[in-house]
Formats: sequence, C-alpha cells, structure tokens
Amino acid sequence: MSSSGFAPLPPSFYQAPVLDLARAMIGKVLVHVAKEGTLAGRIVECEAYRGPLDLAAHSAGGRRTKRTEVMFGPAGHAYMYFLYGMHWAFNVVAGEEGDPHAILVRALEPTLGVELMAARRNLPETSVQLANGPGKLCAALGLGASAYGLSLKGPRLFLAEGQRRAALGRSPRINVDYAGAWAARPWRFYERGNRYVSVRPRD
DNA sequence: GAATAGATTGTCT
DNA sequence: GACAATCTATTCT
Repeated sequence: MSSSGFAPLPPSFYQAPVLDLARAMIGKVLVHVAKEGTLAGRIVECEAYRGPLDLAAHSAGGRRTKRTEVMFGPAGHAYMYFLYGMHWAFNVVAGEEGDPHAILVRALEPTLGVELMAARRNLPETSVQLANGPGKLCAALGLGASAYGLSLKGPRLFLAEGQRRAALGRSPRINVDYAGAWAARPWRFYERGNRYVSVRPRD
C-alpha cells in the first residue's frame, strides 16, 4: 500500500493480450499522486490499439518515432500524446516488448480529489463532464508531457484494484474513420449504463 | 438533441 | 504545410 492509500496493480496485470487487458481495465482505478493532492477515478471507458497492423494506431505500419517509442517498450508504462493543439491523452502500453500496442483511457468516474478536478476543469464538483473524455480526464488529473513513459508500478501514476459494476459494453472506436476497415472493429470497451461514458453508446 | 466551426501546436511528409 | 485517438461554444431544430 502506498502513501496515497492505493496499491499499484502488479506488473503481471499488464502481461496480457491488449484486448484482454482493455477489458480488464474497465472498473480499475487510475491514480495520480500530484503535488496538489491525490486524484483518482474508475476507468469506465477505454479503447485498444494494436499496431503495427491496426491502421488506427499511431504505431501503424511499425512507425517508430520519438512520440511512439514508449509503445515499443515493455507493457505497463504511460504513453501520452498531444493532439489538436491543446489536448493530452493517456494510454497504457500493452503487449510484449517490440509489439507497439496501447490502450487509450477515454473516461473516468471521479472518486478521489474531486474538488481539485473541479477546480482544474472550472466546473462544479457534481459535473458529469469532469473526466468523460480523453482530453478532459488528462486536464482533470493534471496529466501531460511529464507523465510520458512513466512506469505504472508507481508511486506517481498507476492503476489500482477496482471492480466493474455493470455489464461490459463494446463498440467501434471513436473518431478513427480514417482507418478503413479497422475503424469498424469493436475495440472500444465501457461499463454499461455508466453516466460518465463519453459518447452515448447504442446499448 | 444534433450539427457546425474554431481553437492551436507537436509531429511527420 | 497538413493534419490530428478533442473540446467547447454557438446555432440551429
């Protein structure tokens, strides 16, 4: 148990095929121990990206650059990327070393540090929009470039135990229409009925 | 509720 | 120089 009161999941948790890991991550708790306080939320939505074959992945075709480098390393590390000029997104690196797989965390149900999240997001503490999107959750938790490549063994940033409370839902991934047939694959996972899921599923 | 446009910058062609 | 695994405000219906 760390000083944050949460115990990081063991490295073995991340030693699973990327689709299995994505499923297993729903209900787990993402914890960021920041200077200003500890922030945490249940993962209620995520998406699997399986390069080099998956054309929706940043590592499509085996593209290995400064940005994608951490995806080629061992599982259980943070892959951060910046997009649209103003948003950060948080991913968990998955797969064997050399397999550039990752899981984008798309939405959290805030559980700890809600006051600080609300301040960072300039929203009421009761708002459902604190962390219901990839960019929003990074803003709420204060995650950015400095989190790139961090090991999820902790103690600063890690996943902790947590339970899924409703059935697992699946759908195609969001905003990857450019990926052709890969865009249709049901590689987005979410907790059914959870109001913090970002894009209303068809359920 | 749905559709649209604008913001703004690191990364790659 | 183009564009992106997005978010927000605005303008409809």
